Amino acid sequence: MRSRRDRYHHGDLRNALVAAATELARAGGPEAVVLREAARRVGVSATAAYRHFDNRQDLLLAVKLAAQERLADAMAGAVAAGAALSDRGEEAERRLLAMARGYIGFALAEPGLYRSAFQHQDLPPKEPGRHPRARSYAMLAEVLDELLAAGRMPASRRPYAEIAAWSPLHGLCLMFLDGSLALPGDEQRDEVIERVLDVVAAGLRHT
Amino acid sequence: MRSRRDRYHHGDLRNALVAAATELARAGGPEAVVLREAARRVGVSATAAYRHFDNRQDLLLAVKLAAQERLADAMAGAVAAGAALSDRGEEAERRLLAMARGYIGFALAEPGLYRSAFQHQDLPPKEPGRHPRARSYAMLAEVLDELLAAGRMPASRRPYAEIAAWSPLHGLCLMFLDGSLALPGDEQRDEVIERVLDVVAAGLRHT
DNA sequence: TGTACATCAGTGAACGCGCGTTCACTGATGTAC
DNA sequence: TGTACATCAGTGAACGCGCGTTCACTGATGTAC
Repeated sequence: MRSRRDRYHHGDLRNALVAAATELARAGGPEAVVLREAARRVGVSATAAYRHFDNRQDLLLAVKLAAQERLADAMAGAVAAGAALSDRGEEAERRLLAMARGYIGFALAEPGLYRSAFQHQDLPPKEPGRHPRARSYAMLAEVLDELLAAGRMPASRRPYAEIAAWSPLHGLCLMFLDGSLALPGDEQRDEVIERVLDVVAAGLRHT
Repeated sequence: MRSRRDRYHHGDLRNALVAAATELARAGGPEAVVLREAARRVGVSATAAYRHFDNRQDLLLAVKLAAQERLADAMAGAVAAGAALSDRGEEAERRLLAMARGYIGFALAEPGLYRSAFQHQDLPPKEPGRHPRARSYAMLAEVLDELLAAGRMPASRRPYAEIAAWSPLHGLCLMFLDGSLALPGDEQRDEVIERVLDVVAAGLRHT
């Protein structure tokens, strides 16, 4: 591994650049992703990056996707951290809440990555396989299907329920991050989170 | 008015710069706000801007506040556009929905301004009077109080209900704008909006 | 197994860019007397 | 009513900045024969 790095041909430069750029995003958000700096950190000339990315925007897209992966990991991790419940409906609700908490926790713990994951892109997505949030979206869809199957959600609520359930979390996190919500103290913040989750859960349950 | 502009002393340069910068934001989002360009458009040297703003960030803050004002206008306009209902509870619900639709409509019609209104700011807000979203927040608070008073919302839902009601709209709009939601066609988009509003309304109503 | 050569993946110097910001300045304004 | 002068609100030239990106190039690799 060490010997590979020392060689003229890096061997895994694309991934190394994405990792370095992602670290920049982690520290300072998407604006902080500087192609030259990423190359510098990998110990490679800036030009070398152009072997693997069309331009800075393209690198930023890779960072976006990496950040989305980490977000999905946080959600999956939160689900896995709790014990499964025997009742099907209760288990579905537990998982939904765990995902939500994992999501919010990630946003608050890694604001730079979170903002990068939802960073505005002018370009239309070219490759369908790269579609944003595919994994976390699928996780959410599955749990909503379970909720429906267990009779904890009316069928009329199912269409676009992913988006209805997701939007409040996303909006809340961004309001925390952009300073729109000036909340002093953690316990007040936690209380807000609880209120928002309550409303979402009730909204999905009732018609 | 014309004569004032021609004079060496502009007379209202601060507002003129904010207007020009806001137009830039309207066209291209907050990133497109360029201090020199705003000065150029007003017909003044770039240096003159420093009489009225500490730096670019300060100008951007003014744009943010201006965008928030326009958003509040859109919400108020949507409320005023409909006829008041005689029943107190129904009227409160009508207003809540009108505000929500005004909000979403603004975000979709003016994405550049909308993004500017919620643009990430590193600086802590210095002047309390400048606090973000004060006006629209107050509008929302009033209508939620009405809902509670009319018995359309349980008291347990009232705390932080502004945030719970707002977050879904905010999240939804940003997902539309950042391309996370690839929705072909307007009618599909409208359907998503309806689903989200349904869930919010049900969530506020039930416990 | 050895060699020729196309291809791949890097280098390093250079450029233009347009920005934000500073500087020393000057023209206009309004107030004191 | 007129003048002196402090203050306010502009000017225009200049700078540094660090970036993204291009260019002509060279060293390493792997495949054909």
